[in-house]
Amino acid sequence: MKIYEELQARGLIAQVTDEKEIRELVNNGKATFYIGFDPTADSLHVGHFMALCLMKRLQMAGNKPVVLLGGGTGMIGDPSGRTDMRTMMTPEIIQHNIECFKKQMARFIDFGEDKAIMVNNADWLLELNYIEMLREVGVHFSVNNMLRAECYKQRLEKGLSFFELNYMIMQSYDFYYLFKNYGCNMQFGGDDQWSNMLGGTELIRRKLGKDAYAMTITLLLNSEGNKMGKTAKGAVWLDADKTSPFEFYQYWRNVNDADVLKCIRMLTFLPLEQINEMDKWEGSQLNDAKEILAFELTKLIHGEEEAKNAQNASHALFVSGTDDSNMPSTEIKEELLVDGVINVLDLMVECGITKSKSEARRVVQQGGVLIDDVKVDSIDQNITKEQLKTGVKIRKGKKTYHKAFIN
RNA sequence: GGAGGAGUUCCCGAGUGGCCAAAGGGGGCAGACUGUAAAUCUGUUGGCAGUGCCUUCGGUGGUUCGAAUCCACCUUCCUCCA
Repeated sequence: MKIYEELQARGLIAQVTDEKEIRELVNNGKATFYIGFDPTADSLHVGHFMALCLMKRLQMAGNKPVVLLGGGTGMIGDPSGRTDMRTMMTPEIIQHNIECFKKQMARFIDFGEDKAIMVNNADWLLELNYIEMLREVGVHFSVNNMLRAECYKQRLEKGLSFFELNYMIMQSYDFYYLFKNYGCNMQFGGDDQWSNMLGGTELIRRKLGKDAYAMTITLLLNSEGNKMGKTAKGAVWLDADKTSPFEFYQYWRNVNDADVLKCIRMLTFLPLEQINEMDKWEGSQLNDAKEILAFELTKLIHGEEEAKNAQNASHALFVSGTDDSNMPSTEIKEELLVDGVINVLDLMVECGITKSKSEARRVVQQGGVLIDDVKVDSIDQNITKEQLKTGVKIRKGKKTYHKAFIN
């Protein structure tokens, strides 16, 4: 099975401009393709990860990836599929985010000798001359067409500024620029990028009379139709400081039954034969599939050792309930103790398990807090210094564990 | 530039002088049931204390014994006209 067929089998391909040509180029390692990453935060997240995986797969098949960092487009912000305008970022933040992206990407993509290129569109976008740009590029865009794009639909109801409308033109210009200067003949991206990408192929055709191709990656949606990789607290980050390997592991460990196999197929590098076997699993057996998913992904992002740690911690907590070596922990300062003790509620707030004492009180009253596996039945309960010296295991609900200790 | 409408708690959204820490829904959290899943049911969802206080309805002032609610100015957004 060749790479294009494999991508298809994994369900990664959403839309393509010319299937025959793309298959031909990709399968024979003749593609130089780019994917753009706008520096919207100081860490990559799961959505980026999919794109990076795709890059890696294609790179392994002999194609040449171009990573495009959006130092210029980030100054605008892509309005596609959004209900509100993004907050404008200062150039300093953009630069900082780019640096963070670079570090994380180097883990996945081999940038060695002519194997991959990294560019920043700030290098050409920032020095564009407005009038020249309008005359050279602007003439080729029909506002009527742009507004018809599906991705602007929501924005046409709530308002879309001229500023943001230009994003599509910038992205199209990027493709044109890379085509001309780097021989980049293909662009990949999330499915929400489809219109922007078509803008690029169209521009290349009009200006140079040549064909370039675009392909989008299926958005990773759960069975309810929501984007995956988001929690109530925000995105699931790849940066260990923003989402710890344990949290990352747990996120995937807890995906819906209906979504496990899809995730394994789309996100992991496990061979398809093995995945097809797992497809037959049902009921509680899916729990094993979830473990595999969680382990494989944690391994890809944080390395094998961290993945093992996360898995051990998870087993310890949910299966045997003994080992607490990888539990998040907080050191309690001795000044916080009054008469050698600290109140449970204060302790929980101190550890960040709850946001306020009121919240802590509620959870305790609802019977959701255990200290060293013993249910706390009074909000007046105190923890002694002696207990803290050996370390206290606090459990809130089923999934939040925390260790508090004193030195 | 002109005319109208809107801004409420994490989100959506009710509330047009006291009964408002503010309906309802979503989401979150906890409990039951389970497989660390889903669905379902129950409780809870500003803060600090414990039956009272403090802060909150875009912002700043004002009217009033009392303001999310009335008035003035400012601000942001939306719709229509140019």
